[in-house]
Amino acid sequence: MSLPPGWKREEVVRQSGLSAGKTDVYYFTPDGKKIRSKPQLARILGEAFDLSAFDFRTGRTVYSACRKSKRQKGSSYDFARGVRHDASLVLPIRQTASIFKQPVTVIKNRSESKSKAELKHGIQDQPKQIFWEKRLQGLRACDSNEEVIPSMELPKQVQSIGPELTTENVLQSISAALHINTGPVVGQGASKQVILKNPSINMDTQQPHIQQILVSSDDIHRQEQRVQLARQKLQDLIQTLE
Amino acid sequence: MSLPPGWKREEVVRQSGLSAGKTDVYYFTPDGKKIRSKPQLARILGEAFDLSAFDFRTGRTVYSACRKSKRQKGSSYDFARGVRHDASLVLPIRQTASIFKQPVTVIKNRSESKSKAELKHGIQDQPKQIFWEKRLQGLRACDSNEEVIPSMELPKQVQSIGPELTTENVLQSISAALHINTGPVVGQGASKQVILKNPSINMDTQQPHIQQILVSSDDIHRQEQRVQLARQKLQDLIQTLE
DNA sequence: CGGAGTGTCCCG
DNA sequence: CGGGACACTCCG
Repeated sequence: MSLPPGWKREEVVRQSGLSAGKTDVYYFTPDGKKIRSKPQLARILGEAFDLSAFDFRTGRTVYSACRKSKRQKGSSYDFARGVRHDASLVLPIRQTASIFKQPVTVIKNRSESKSKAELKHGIQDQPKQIFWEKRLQGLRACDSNEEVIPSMELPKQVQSIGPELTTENVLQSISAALHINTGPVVGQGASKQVILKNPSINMDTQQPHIQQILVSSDDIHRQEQRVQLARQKLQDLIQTLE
Repeated sequence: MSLPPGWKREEVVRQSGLSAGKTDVYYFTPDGKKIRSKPQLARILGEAFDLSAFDFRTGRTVYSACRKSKRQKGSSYDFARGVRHDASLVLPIRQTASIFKQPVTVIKNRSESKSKAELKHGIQDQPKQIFWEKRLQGLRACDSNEEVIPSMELPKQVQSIGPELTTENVLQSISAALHINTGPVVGQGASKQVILKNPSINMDTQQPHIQQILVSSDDIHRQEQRVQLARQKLQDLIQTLE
């Protein structure tokens, strides 16, 4: 168990009195400020951090194991429960017992050179669950009036790879890849059968859960024409308005 | 999350009163008895079960995340802490977040027939950690006078396979295998190099962490002679005593 | 380290 | 479901 860089955790055993033997836990921020309680920690970290799963005493986060709220006064906690995690802008991460980085077994199935290359460009500090999008199934984005914002449709060529992924899941997968990847986003190289047989090994976790699409020069042409058509319409419209 | 066969878990929401909205959790034993609290559960299961990591409310066990004792009166809990787990007669099990069976990815590396056969005879309800014996390193058995009971020595032919296993580790591994296995205990079939390269795949978890030993008819002969010699000595001794 | 405040547990 | 008996948290 390690803390974010610069932070320290101290455990002090009480030496005497009625509570002898009990321990007090303190944290120290990178600039040396002493933190004595969870509320204090929350005040310092600000709203952006969700500490509901963080156990101040042990220094670890536990997902969905200890329920315990201590939400100031307004007992509206039950209402917001389960939403808070999804509300954060972080991708869902593996649900094991440590907040911090954990070693993961690398299984080599392919030629050595390939797996090394993958490792090199692909280091993420938060390992994703393989089909993390499924955790978002059933949730819809709303605008401020609580109207559900309709989702997009995908061209038929875009074929998903994975266990019953919805259109939204595929979109989530693609947009996350576009957001995170430094390299090109091209979809899965391996065949659907191979991937579904053993996703944890054969899935390329850097790529969205779609089959690679062949883009022909015809496709590019059609798209160019569409763009030109749209521009033309816009121009016409602007002229009519002036 | 599922319960052991025959057990049921029920969650009842309080409908009215000051505590409206709170829930009560009940368990039902296979014979239908209703369990209303953790102490009651402990009384029914008896000493052999270590419930210290079991969260009655959620029905899950969490290892080393929630500390919480509620140990009747004698507050000697701090003293016993950390010992309790090792003291139970259960093999160390994987330290992930559920007491009950979890799906595990099966990686097929060998011919299909072999891995199927392995699965068939090898189903354990508690998956062992691969080198679970290492958790016992540094612990020695004592007699009631707190004298350390000396360990055995192993014949040189018995070669361990694993990361720096002590003689005790090897003995633990062998005796656990003899205790648990229904079939013959023969040691690891794969070569030491192959196993150490990727233990989680190549280790036979049904077998102790030793290389397979070839027992020649010479060995058997020698052993027979040793037994006869011992019997002879015993007979002689008894005759001298009479 | 004490102790008020607050939460949970367990059983009637 | 209420409520006494804890246990833990947080701050002086």
